[in-house]
Amino acid sequence: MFVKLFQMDADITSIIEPLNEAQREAVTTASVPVLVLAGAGSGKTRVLVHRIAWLIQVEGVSPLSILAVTFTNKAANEMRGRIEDLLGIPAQGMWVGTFHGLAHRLLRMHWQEAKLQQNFQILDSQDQLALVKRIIKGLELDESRWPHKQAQWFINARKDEGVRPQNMDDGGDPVQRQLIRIYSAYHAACERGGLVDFGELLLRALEVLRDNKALLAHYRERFRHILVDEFQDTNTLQYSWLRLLAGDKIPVFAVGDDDQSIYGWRGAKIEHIQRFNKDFSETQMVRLEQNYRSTGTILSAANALIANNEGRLGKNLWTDGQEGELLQLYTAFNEQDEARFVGERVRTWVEQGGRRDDIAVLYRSNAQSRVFEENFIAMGIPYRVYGGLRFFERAEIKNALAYLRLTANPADDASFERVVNQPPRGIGARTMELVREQAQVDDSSLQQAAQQLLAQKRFTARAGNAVAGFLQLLQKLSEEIKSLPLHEAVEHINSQSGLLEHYGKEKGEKGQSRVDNLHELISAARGFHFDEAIHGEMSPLDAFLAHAALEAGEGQGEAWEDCVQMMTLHSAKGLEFPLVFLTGMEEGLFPHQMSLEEPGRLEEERRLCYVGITRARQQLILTCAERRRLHGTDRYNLPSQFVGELPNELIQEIRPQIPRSVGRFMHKPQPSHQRFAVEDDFPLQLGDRVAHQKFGEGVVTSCEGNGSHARVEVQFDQSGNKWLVLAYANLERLSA
DNA sequence: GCGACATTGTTTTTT
DNA sequence: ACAATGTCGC
Repeated sequence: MFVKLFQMDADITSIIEPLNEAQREAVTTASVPVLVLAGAGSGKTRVLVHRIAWLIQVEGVSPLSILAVTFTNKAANEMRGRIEDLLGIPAQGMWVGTFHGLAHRLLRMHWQEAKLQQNFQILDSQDQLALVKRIIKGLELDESRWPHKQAQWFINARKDEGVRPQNMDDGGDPVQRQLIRIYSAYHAACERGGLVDFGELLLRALEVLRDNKALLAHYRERFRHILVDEFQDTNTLQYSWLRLLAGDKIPVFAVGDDDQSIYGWRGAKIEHIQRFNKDFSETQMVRLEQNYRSTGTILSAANALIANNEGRLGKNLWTDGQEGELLQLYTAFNEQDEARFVGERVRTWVEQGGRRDDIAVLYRSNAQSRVFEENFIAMGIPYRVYGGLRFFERAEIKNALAYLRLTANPADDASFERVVNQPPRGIGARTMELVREQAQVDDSSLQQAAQQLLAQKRFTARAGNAVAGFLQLLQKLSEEIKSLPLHEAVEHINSQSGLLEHYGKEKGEKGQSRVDNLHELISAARGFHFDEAIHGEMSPLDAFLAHAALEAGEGQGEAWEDCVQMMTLHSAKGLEFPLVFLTGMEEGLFPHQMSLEEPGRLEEERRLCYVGITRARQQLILTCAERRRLHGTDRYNLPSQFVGELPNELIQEIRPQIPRSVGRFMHKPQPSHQRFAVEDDFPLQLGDRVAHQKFGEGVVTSCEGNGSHARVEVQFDQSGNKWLVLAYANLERLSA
């Protein structure tokens, strides 16, 4: 007894000691729902990990009855690793994973209850888009009137709301009616092909628990504690799933930061944080406000900026560390100059003994990276760009996987379409049209339809041969790889499908890198670990295919060289760097034009800026350009209103030495502590609606010059984009 | 079926 | 500007 108590004490110490007061409070609360408002850099992952350790080692909770959910695989892996480090044992049997990963696991275990095919395959968003496109074609809708992207967005939004096509009403709206038709046909195609998209994983997982009382009871019995990371990012479906699973007995431990909610545009609802206290009873709220990352100056700037948002739960970051250096602001002439400035600062940093991978160059949109890249290359500065195409999303990889999927599930029409003529084997549009038609008539898979047509000799001789060849190939492949270990199966597919040979013939570096990637796929298969706990009774092949869809892999290979890190603000969330460049701080770019139009969006942009600022540990440098070439035309942007919202005394301005260029800017009304005096009183503002005698109505999208040289760019509703000289154009202003 | 031209769309990204 | 599609003629 004594020994046991002593041991327990030791465990408690290691769990509790490294924590501050607030963290400790969160980690040790009794089993009630807890909402931890964790500011940037306040040790949120640490709190989650220590909470789990606390539950297991102090409260004696079995690891088997803990469910921990994150959004990204990276976060899930990190959490798992840190739990194992802290506990010193493998986190066996613990359900730690992403919403999608856990939903997938649930559906594989209960595919019958979920009314799925046992060998269902996962569609990633690319696959989904391709399928939607085909559905629209199949319904003989005009593709220009029914953009596939919009239809995809519609379908995903409905799934997020948990709405099925059969429960929808068009309310007499013809547009709605067609969209429902598309959704409906898409859904039917998925059902027949055994295909499940990302939204479907979540929705099915919700439905299967909701509609099976016994199953729900089982899981409520099993999971006694649920922990959620990045709670502000949950969408409606994810939140409903959590609530359903938690019922009113199981305490949810949610960690999030309303100020870092930056995914509203893809369905995340910040309101879930606010609803937490209403939806769960006897909740406890803990704020983590002590920041262990940034200097006092950086935190003051962040606090001042985010104070401009309304309806916050409220939080003020503080540190007991150094005040640190001032923020710096460089107003460049143009984007070239901006890149040059950043390059020089990188050089200085390195000369002073700093590491390049301690530096991040952040920007609002990916297109901005190019100028920086070109400049870094010219200056001989190694860099790494995050984001972009990921390994399992590459065309050659998806093609090889499609062959594999067809051997696993012959009904997978999405994969059939993908590789039927890849490499080219003489099966063209005409032939496929016939096959699709037949499939529709028979309500069968494309492969079956092709078989059918072949048997009935309904192809022309040439097409028939080609189709027969393809079907035989598929047949042969699925038989041959049955007995092979996974990586040999991949190797076999690569060579026998003709893909390898095909890409080998492709000229230039592109072909070579595709061949390399196909070889890399074999290594990925060899390195893939089948985990019985996760994959259950799936075949290794199915498990690998699911893994490929759910974990798209890295964008670029591992960088061994010490290089500058470049990424969008969105992908920087969760990371930290001693030196951060926040670039392109211009109105229209950041906040982005698209977000300026709807009111709620601006606050999200501000949160994005807040995220950017709080990435910096020691020094933060802001840059903007007076003139920027975007989509082929020069724009004269004002500095971002967010720069104006930062306290003057925290900023040191570094101005170009040469006199300013001729362009004068337009302005929007800015907060009172606006730091940029705008002297002219231009009669029009960005966003104004105007009418022109010849061109009709439009919106002012940019302005330059002043007096008699003043020009505005107007995006006309009918007549496109035009630059007009105000003195002659005789524009009529319609609204502010 | 393939290469040459035209058209289009350009915020953010995970799963 | 520019890349990534889509269309058209051979």
